Formats: sequence, structure tokens, C-alpha cells
Amino acid sequence: MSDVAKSKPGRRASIGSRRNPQTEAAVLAAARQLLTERGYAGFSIDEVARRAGAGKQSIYRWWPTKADLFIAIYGIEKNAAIALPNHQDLTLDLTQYTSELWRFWRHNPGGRTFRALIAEAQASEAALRALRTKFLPERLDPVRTLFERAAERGEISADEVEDRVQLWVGFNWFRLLTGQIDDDAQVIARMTKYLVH
Amino acid sequence: MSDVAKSKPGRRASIGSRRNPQTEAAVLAAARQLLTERGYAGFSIDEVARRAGAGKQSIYRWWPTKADLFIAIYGIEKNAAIALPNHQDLTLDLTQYTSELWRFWRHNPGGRTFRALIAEAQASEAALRALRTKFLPERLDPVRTLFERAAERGEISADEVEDRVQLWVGFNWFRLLTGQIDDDAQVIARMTKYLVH
Amino acid sequence: MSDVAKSKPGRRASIGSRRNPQTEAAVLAAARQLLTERGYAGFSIDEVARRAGAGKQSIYRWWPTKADLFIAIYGIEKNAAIALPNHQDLTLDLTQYTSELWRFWRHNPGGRTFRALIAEAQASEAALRALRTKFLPERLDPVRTLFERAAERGEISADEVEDRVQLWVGFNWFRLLTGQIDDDAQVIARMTKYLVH
Amino acid sequence: MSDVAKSKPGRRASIGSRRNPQTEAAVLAAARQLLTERGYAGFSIDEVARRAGAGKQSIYRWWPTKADLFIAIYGIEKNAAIALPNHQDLTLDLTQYTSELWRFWRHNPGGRTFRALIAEAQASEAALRALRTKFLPERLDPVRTLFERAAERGEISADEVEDRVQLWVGFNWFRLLTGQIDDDAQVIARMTKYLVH
DNA sequence: ACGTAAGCGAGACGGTACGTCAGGTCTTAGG
DNA sequence: CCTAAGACCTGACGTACCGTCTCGCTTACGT
Repeated sequence: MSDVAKSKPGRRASIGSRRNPQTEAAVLAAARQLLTERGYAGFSIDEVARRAGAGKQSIYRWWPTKADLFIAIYGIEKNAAIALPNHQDLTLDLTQYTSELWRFWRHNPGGRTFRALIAEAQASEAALRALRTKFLPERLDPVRTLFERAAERGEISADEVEDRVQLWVGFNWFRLLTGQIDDDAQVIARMTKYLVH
Repeated sequence: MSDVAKSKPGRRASIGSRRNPQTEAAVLAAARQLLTERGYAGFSIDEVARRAGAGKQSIYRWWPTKADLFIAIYGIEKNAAIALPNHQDLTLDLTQYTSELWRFWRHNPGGRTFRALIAEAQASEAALRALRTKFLPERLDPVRTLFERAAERGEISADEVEDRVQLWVGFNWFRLLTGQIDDDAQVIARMTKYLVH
Repeated sequence: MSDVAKSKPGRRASIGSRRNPQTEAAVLAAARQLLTERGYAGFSIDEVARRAGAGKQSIYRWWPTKADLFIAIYGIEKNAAIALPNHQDLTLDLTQYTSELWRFWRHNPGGRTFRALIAEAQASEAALRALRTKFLPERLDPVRTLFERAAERGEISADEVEDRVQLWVGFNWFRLLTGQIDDDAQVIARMTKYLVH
Repeated sequence: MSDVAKSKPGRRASIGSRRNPQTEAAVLAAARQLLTERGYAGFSIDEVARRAGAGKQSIYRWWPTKADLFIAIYGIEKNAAIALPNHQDLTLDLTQYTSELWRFWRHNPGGRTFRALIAEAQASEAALRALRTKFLPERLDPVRTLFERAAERGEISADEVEDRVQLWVGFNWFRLLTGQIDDDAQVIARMTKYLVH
């Protein structure tokens, strides 16, 4: 990916009236790298374009807001990184999944991207909309699945799933946003107590 | 406030080798107003200075980062706005306090300021530090007090207070940051269930 | 100056948007006007940008220092303003040329620009360098030509041309910088005596 | 002097309703030092006050413009530095005096101060006035004396003194302002030719 | 087969904010 | 009345990004 991002010499011409996947890859790689290195404050479309060897317009064409870029980056990695456990036990599942999530967040691109996205959503109405429509539903899914399975097993009541999801997700956001996601399996396990009854 | 913020005519001179409280008031008023009108994205030190009729240096002198400004604004209002209930019942207390908090957040300056502060903390390490040291402790206090009183009454266990605080605060942040703080007393009441056992 | 204004007629090595000649003209006009009105002390890039309706970056892009701007302005006008006399007589030529030069200097933009450039060269090493390399050679040319023609006619010795040029130019600078360039043809004529032998 | 300029610890209190000579000395020393280190561009009243441990108001009270400060500094040193030669020969006198002048200018404070004063005079009408009334007459004196003595000896005509002074002074300014005052006794000697007939 | 339309990298453009610095004015507090 | 200190407002500094635009190409697709 970095080799793509640096393909300075031969410029990447248009491939006709359609999106060039090389350009897309180069932009996402550059954005990911920039976010990792400098975080939300140091992130700029100018610099992404510079690093990707892309025109700014090409970026704005496909990702109209920074939030779109953040969402694209996050999606790529998150799915690959975390598997959904299934121990037939809500506490175990929740603890394992959350531990892995925090580990993913601590690993630079993941957490930085998420934090950037949330920050951006506070700055721009469009970003907030993107967060709610394009990001949240998909991101809440894994946790919701864990609770749904538990409901099927009878561990919790089915009509409490959504509330429990929000409670748990909120806690995770709080820890991420305040910089408290050191891997502490004990803390996580202890906290699940309230969600499991 | 607006009369202070608009004191354009006679420029506000120094009152000697010490901080001028009029300047301080004008800056805070202007910052509050600007945040209300334009939110985090439209907030700039330049514009605050312009509206307050203050020099930028005067602002940087007393509030080195935007976070400091946000914290100052938030503190002024929050304390005045919300009383801590005491019905000798955790559910009642929590529901009432949280309802008022959401109402305060919905009312522009409050929520906007909080959201701006969290966003800023994701952009700047210094802001994150300010959030954790100057803001969080004081802001968590009211909720913690509610849980502590409940523990004293025997409603919950004393060593669970801190965890429950974080769970509840996290939920509130999540709703604020995703724009879901419409006053829905029923939702709040329903959610308290998990915190009250 | 012509190098600044030069727009390559043929094809360009690099693609990309082209310099907008209207912007260039607007900036130079604004700079000229500002210098005329307020002189060196009142001259600022901010104000030039404001008057030209240009972005500051556009100015810094093409004229990295104020000196570059001054040189560009001066060149445009000086060449148009003063013709080089040729009476086959050094005294006559020198007197006429100098009289016209002083008149040009007294007429606002000319003198103000020259004075600003010299002042700037005392403030910045880069400006001094620009003065010596981009400005002086071309500016000394007319006077040198007068002396060279005189040498060809045998009025003076050929190896004294450069010294005489400096002596004469120095005198002119002195008068300009101390505000003594009232048109006094007699004074000028009298002073030429020392340069003509 | 540097001990005066650095007298930070024990603050220099007022000595009552009159000028404090220690403050005056400290300010001049600080100004001289600052000019030496950073030149005209880096010279600011703020920094002088800081280094002198003086209030800005104290400086403005006694030296209303920067030019006044420059003139004060220059006067102190120039007189001490250069003796007026008297070899009963204009060429010799002029060559020696000018060589010493250039050496003095090359030695930091001298040249920097002079250049700063001339630059300032192009920026401010008041400074130009100060240059012409408080500075020039006194500074032209030594050179004028050389020419007057020559006139008394019959080397030159008495009514040409003033013109020759200006020609010579102009040449010297030109070399200083364009950064060409390397000690080249030969150049100076050669140039005197035109002033001596 | 060929014109058109979209995509591409480049980069100029008018704006605006950044955080710093200097200018001058003013007030206090202390001889 | 003078001095030191330093707060105050103004406004310039030079840099960086914003999002839009124009430019000269390149390619695929619909006619």
C-alpha cells in the first residue's frame, strides 16, 4: 500500500469515465497513514492529496467530507481485525470482544480514526449524519448480535437488547474519548456484570 | 452579556498590571455566544476577539487553549443550571438529574460547549489533559454523589459506585455525541434500571 | 520585470492551472497605490491583498519578499517614464537624464518605491540580495551608457566609467534619501562638473 | 555596559521626579546591543525595554521615535572612534578618514545603526526630519572640515566645498547601503581623484 | 470510428484562522 | 513626578488549509 501511495514518478492518469481503483487505494492508504502519524489535528485533505499523489478534486469527488474518509478507513480494518466470539455465554463473549476492540483501538489507526470521526461529527452536521447513518448501524451490529444471542439463550430479555447495547457502547466510547483504554481485562469483565444481570 | 460584548466605543484599556475583569467577562460572553451560534466548527479565537473587542493576545494570555475557554464557559452555566435532587431513591434522583442535564444540553450553550470540548480533546493532547484534569473530576461529582448516597442507604454496594458512574456517564455522552438527547423521560427512566439493579 | 510578466506562449512543461494575469496586475496596482498613499511604513502585504482582492498566499507565491514587489513596481514605471538622451555631450545628457529621474522620483510611486526598496534592504538580507542582483544592474545601466558613450567620444577615459557611475548614483541616492530632490536643474548641472572633468 | 544592561535582579526604582541616568544608560546599551545582534529588522522597543529592564513608557518618554534612539547610539560611538586627520593634503586626509569610517561601519554597531537610521527615515516623516536636523549637520562636519582646509590651502575652490561634500558622502552612503564597504584602500584612494581635481 | 463525457494530477485562486509579535496607550504601585 | 511592570487593543506577520476552479491529458462508452 505504501508503494502505491508513493507512486510519484509515473503519474496516475485517468482510466476513462470511471473511478480508478489505484487512486482510491492510494488515497485511503495516505489518509490512514496521515491519521496514524498526526491524528485528527494534523489531518488535512491537502496533505492526503500530496501523499497520495492525487488531485484534491479526486478526493472530494469520492469522499465529500472528512467523515466519509474516516468511515472508509475504519471499515476496512475493523472487520478484518476482530472476530465475533461465540461461547454461548454473554459475559465471556462480551469480555473477549471488548478486549479485542480496545486492543484494536490502542493500535494506532483504529482508535485515531474513531476519535477523529467522533470529533468531526461534533464539528459538522453532515458528518454527524454520516456517523449516524453510514457508521453506527454497522458498528453496533457485533455487540447487538452478542446480546441477541444471549436473549435467544434466555440469558436476558429480548426487549432489553437495544438498551443494553447503548449502555455498553456508551461506556466504551467514554473510555476511548478520555484516553482510558489500557488493556485491563479485569475492568472489562467487572463492567460486564451490569449488562448481564 | 451582549452589552458587555459590544462595548465597542471606548476601547477597554488596561487597568494596570493586573487582569481586567471586564475583559474576562467580555471574552467569555463572546465565546459563549459564538459557540451557540456557530458551534465547534465556526468557533475561532479570531472571531471571539473580534466580538469581545479584545486583543487575541489577551485571550491567549488567560486561556492558552480553546479547551480552557470551553471549560470556563461550561463551568459557569452548568453549576447554576442544575440542582442535585435528593429523593432518597436512586431511580428518582438519577432520572430527574439526567432529564435536567439533557435539557441543559439541548439548550444551546451547554451541549454545544460540551461537544466542542470533547471534539477538541480528540484534536489536541493538551486539551485531552485539560479535559481529564480540570473538567472530568468536577463534572462527574454530581452523579457520583447520587450513587454514593444510594450506597449509604444500602441500595447498591459501595465498591460499585465508580463503575456505575462511568457506565451512566458513558451512556449520556453517547447520546449527546450522536445527537440523541431529546427529552424522553421514559427512555431515561428505563435505562436507570440497569444502574439501580 | 518583463520576466515576471512573461507568459510562455508555447506549451508548458508542467500541467496545472495557470497564473492569472489579472491577479498579477491587480496586486501590482494595489501595491503601487498603497505605496503612493502611505509610503513604506504603511505598506503591508495584508493591505495589498485586501485592495487587490487577492489571497495573501497568491502574493507570497509570486513575490516572496516585499523587495520583489517593490522591484516589480519600479521596473514597470521607470522604463516607461524616462528616455535616454543622446546629445553627444556628457554634461547635457547627464543633466537632462538626472533632471528627469528626479522628476520621476518626486512623482509619487517612483521615489516612494525606490526609498522603500532601499529601506527594506537594510532590514532583510534577502532584500539586500535582491536589490544587488535583480535591481541594481539593470538600474545602473542608463547612467553607465551615458558615460560609456562619452568614453567612446573621448570625453572621459574608458576605465573610469564604473567609478563615475557610482559617484553619480551615490549622489542621487543621497539626495533622494534625505528628501532633497526638488527640481533644481542648476544644482544638477553644477554637480555634473565633477563627473565630466 | 553589559552589566548595566543585565541589571535584572534588583529592580531599578524611580529616583524621584527626575530622569534616572542609570535607566538612560541601560536603555542605550540595550539598544546598541540589540541592533548589533539583530539589525534593523530585529529591533523593537519591546525588546529594548526587556533587555534594559525598563518600562516601555520610560523609553518613549525620552526617545519618542526609534530614530532618536539610533541617533543617540551613533553619536556616542562615532566621535570616539574616528580622529580627523590633517596631513595638509586632501587626498591623504580623505583616504585615511574614509578608510577609518568604513572600518567603523563594518564594525557592527556603527554601520548597523547608520543603516537603521536611514531605513527608518524612509518609513517615518519624523525620522527623516530628525535625520536632517539632528544628525546630518553634525555628521557632515568632519568631511566638510577636510574640504575647507583644502580650500584654505588653495587645493580647491572655496565655493565648491559643499558640492564636493555631498558627492563624497553620497558615494559612501551608496556603498554602505548596498553592502560594499569592504576595506579596500585602493578603491577609496582611486575615488578621491574626482573630488580633489 | 469518433466525439463526448468523465476522471485524472496539478496547482492557482480568494478566503480565513492559526499563534506570535510589535506598536503605543494606560494604570497601578512604589520611591 | 518619575520609574518599573505589565495588561490592553490593534493589526501585521508568514504559514496552512479550506473548497472551488481551470488546465491539459487520458480513456471508455454510446452513437
